[in-house]
Amino acid sequence: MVTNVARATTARNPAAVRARVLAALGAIIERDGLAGLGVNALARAAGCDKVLIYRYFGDLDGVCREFAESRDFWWTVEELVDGVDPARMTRAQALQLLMRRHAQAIRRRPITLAILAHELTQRSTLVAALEAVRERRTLDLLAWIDARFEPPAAMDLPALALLLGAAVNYLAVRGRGLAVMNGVPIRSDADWERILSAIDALIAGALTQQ
Amino acid sequence: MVTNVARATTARNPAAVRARVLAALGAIIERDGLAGLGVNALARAAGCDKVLIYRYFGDLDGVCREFAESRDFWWTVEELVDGVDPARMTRAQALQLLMRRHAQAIRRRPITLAILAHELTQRSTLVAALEAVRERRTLDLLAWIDARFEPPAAMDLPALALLLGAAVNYLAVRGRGLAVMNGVPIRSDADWERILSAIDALIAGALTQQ
DNA sequence: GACATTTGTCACCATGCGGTGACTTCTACG
DNA sequence: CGTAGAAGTCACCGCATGGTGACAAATGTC
Repeated sequence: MVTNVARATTARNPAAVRARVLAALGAIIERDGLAGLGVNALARAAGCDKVLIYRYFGDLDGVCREFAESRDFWWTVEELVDGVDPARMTRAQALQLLMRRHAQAIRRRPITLAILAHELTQRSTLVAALEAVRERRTLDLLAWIDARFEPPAAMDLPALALLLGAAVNYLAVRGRGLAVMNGVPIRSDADWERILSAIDALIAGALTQQ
Repeated sequence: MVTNVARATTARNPAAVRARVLAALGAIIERDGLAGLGVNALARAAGCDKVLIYRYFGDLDGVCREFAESRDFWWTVEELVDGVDPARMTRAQALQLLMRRHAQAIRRRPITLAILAHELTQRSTLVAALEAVRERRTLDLLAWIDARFEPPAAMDLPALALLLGAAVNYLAVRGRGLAVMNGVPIRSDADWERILSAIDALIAGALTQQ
């Protein structure tokens, strides 16, 4: 009975394998998106046999569930409202700052952008996870604002937040693959300064008029 | 030499096969999007053998190219500006009407919505075709406005159009699979009336202030 | 009517996928 | 030690895909 010479000392370490699988999942999503994700590709990227994925996570969905719990796909209310002072800012100023922070927060999360793009096409575990946390945090944020800034403006505030949030999401996702849209550049930070200035003007116009 | 009894009279008609393939492509995109599109599924939906697709169109891409030429994925400037009268409308009123028509035009084109969703994820022949016609028409429209409405406002007009267009695209695509976003319903025509009213307010605020 | 061309059908190939069983090797515990 | 069970490896299955070759039947042309 000969021992297999070619077999390297296989650094037997289940925790490390689990960690490598989760890390590989993030890398694949960041590089290729959620479209072509599969067990074979994941195992290949993690440098382990796919049977280990089934043993440790049960399923590709299990990997995604655990991955979702280990990452923060969305901003928290505290993260966003840090330094927002109702005593020294108007409602419009607060909204402008929050919108800037929202854009910053999602633009620097490539995996979140990939999931945002994917959720327009198909449903999945990661999409559901992102949707849940986003909807909850957004409503929390709106409640935070309502509790601190007194007069409900004439403007339909939820609709305003929806529109601007939708625009920011769309442009952030789109900026990954397209540099110019409607003749306006949308990729670099300088491009975004122009976009955010336009948002500032929109907010100011909407909340001061009437 | 026996004749094949099971062989039905195979209504030999290449033009009809071509037409059925193109129609089936539209049906598949409308139902399942662009993600899982393939030659096998297309041939199955068209009720013909896939070898005919290769013979008549050379390629799946060939089908897409011909499909793109046979449909109008985007509004035309004439379609959008019909009845817009610079003598009797302010710039803000014109923009509000155009925005409404834009939303209406893309919301009633399910294939356009599917391509819009897909272009955030991957590039393809149909995505490129849509991008080309959209970018051209949008710039034409902006030029049309600039030529007819005199004073350039203080507002960054291209950025305004970009933001509102992005928001409408995003919400139109999203409304297919999600009924409520940020607590605001986004699916029915009544829901959209609320959204469009908010857009009206944004445009009015942005163009009348200062 | 004879023949070449086109139309349609069926068979096949290589490849990749998700998923599972069987086996060897290592480690922890008695 | 010795042994049970976990960790890791390899081979395989069924299935679907994109793509092609071979052949039968219908059609147009001389």
